[in-house]
Amino acid sequence: MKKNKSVATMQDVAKEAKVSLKTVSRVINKEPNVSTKTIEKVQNVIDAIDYQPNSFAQTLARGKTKIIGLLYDTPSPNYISHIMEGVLTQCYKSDYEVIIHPCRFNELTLLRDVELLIKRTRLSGIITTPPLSDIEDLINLFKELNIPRVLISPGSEEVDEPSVKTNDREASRQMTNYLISKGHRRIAFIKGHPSHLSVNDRAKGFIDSLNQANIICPNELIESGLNTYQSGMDCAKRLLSLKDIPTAIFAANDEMAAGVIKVAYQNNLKIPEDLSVVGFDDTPMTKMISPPLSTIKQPLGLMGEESAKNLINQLEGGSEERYSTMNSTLIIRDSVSEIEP
Amino acid sequence: MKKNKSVATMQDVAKEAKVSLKTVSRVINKEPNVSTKTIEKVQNVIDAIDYQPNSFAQTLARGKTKIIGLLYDTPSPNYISHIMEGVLTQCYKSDYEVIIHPCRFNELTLLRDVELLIKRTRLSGIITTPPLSDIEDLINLFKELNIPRVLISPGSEEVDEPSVKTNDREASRQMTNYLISKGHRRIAFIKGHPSHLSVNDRAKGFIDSLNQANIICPNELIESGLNTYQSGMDCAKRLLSLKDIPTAIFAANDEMAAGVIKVAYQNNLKIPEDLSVVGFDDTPMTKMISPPLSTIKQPLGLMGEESAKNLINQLEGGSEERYSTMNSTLIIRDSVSEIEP
DNA sequence: TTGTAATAAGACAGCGTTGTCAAAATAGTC
DNA sequence: GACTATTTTGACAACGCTGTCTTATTACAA
Repeated sequence: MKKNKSVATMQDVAKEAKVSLKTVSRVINKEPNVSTKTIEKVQNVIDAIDYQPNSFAQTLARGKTKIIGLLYDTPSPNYISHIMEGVLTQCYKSDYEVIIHPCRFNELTLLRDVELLIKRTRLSGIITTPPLSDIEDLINLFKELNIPRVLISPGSEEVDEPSVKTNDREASRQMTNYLISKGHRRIAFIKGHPSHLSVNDRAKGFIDSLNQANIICPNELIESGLNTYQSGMDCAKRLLSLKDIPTAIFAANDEMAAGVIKVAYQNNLKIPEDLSVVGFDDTPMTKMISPPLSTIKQPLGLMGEESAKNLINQLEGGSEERYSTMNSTLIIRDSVSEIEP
Repeated sequence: MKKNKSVATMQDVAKEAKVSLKTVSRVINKEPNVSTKTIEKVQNVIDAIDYQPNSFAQTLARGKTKIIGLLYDTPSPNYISHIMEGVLTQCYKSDYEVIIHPCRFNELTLLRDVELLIKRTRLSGIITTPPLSDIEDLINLFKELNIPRVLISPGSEEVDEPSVKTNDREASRQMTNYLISKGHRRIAFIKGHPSHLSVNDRAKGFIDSLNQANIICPNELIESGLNTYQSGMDCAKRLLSLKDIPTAIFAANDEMAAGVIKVAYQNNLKIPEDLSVVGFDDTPMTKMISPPLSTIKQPLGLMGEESAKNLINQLEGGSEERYSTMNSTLIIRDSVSEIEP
């Protein structure tokens, strides 16, 4: 029985265009040394029969894949879906596939799991999101396997790895400056989860600003949360039971800021009149809570695109800069009031 | 120059185990008719050299892929990331890859775009999320290409396609019953985006309940939104400027419910004392707004798993049921008050 | 034992591309 | 027009696996 083909193959194109397989291959891959006449002839046939190269055969023959892995570990849906969107957009343009892989930060099997993923799917490059970007063992695994990678928002200030960062420290500083400009002097900060290093950079900007303004921040005003709504509430309870409560609270993410607002209301404080609150991330809910929360927005989609661009550039032997920093911006809404200091 | 192999191949295993290529293949694919002794021998070698089959070679030889496409169109980050999580989990177990593909509902190129995706990547099956699950042309394309598929939450009640639905109508009915049981009689409903058919099923459950309780719902109490916060506000403004305002508002999603709450506060109404509000979806923000919103939760992760299970079952020639309905559940928080009717 | 059926293992030809190297066609030079 | 140099094209063997068909081995009965 003759084969019952459903999709066109290179054979079909070659036969139809009366050229060799290799020539079709050349046209498809835009290799040099093909006469324009031939290119046109072949391209016409390709268009006519709607031929699409079989990427599996290509991969097998080439000996390397065009697949990028995006590793993440339970970040907020908002975060991952925007990063993903950016990565997909860029990869689509450059004709790469993306494999999204959820990891479990704490699992002992993380390393083995990732190693298997890489071997099994023959990933040609990897993008990591926090907190994975800070796991040294993981980075070392990549090094051992010699696999190109881009880390999104690694925490450590001087990683020697290709990475895409945001100027969160600076943005934090600006936000704090803003609070100070509104007359606030007694400002509390709620730090994020200790293993989310990048979130902790945000505290540094806060300190920077206070130092610059010669404001001393007593230890009691620095709380440490876990990035969750509940932990924000817990921290707020402690802060609001101080004998001298702060006039403003800066939480390292929006969830915790929402927790602060909740507790403030429970304590019959009005926001922003009695207490100013700001967050970080510009999650969608910040617009919907009352009052709308002033916060800081990372360009998540662009960060995803940039990571993919960076990685593909590495893979294709380009020589562009391997480190990039993108700008987070202040989003001012209604959760801060002006007070006389 | 001899080849500079980095990963083990089936050759290596065969040579080491002193068996033929085919036998190794049999062991890997758990084919019958291999003696336990041989299996063990081969498996030991596989483990020893950490051999992983090359999926591209497999795919090429088999003539079909083990890849599932997940199509979506800008749903909420929360929705897509949970569905995705479920799909990934299931596919990982069954050794399938997933390609996530964002679509643009309105683009003229949607059909061509999807067709190219399918041809290019040789997808063996597809999962769609709303509102894509309702695009007839798209479904027809799948039929033409004869590609197995599962639709998540298609709107039409009797689709003849494999699908995973939720009993949203019933859940809506229960929620409305709940409002009635709390003494509410003048209840408004805000419908969702007209092209999101499944969201509109939610209105039906509302009507069911009212009918059952012999409550007549005047047209003025049925508003039509666009699933967004802003549209929720717009609808609420109209509802709250009626001469006889409702005592409760049921919005077809949480964003719109949040908009209602916002406007209620602007109108100096207390929630739930002066106005009860409920939503749908149990997005994370429902816990963080004030008051915490009563809502309905779909088992998104499970829906994702179920879709993948369903699709893989089709692909592997299983004979399980191709339609499944999963239970959405009421989440009661603090946004509804008891009133005397 | 011998013969037969069932079971286990192997040989080999694809799958649809690309890389290598050789051959053919064209252009350029004197 | 003869001879190179250059550009363009093609033949053919991989790539690493699976499907088909054959052969070898074992089990079982007479």
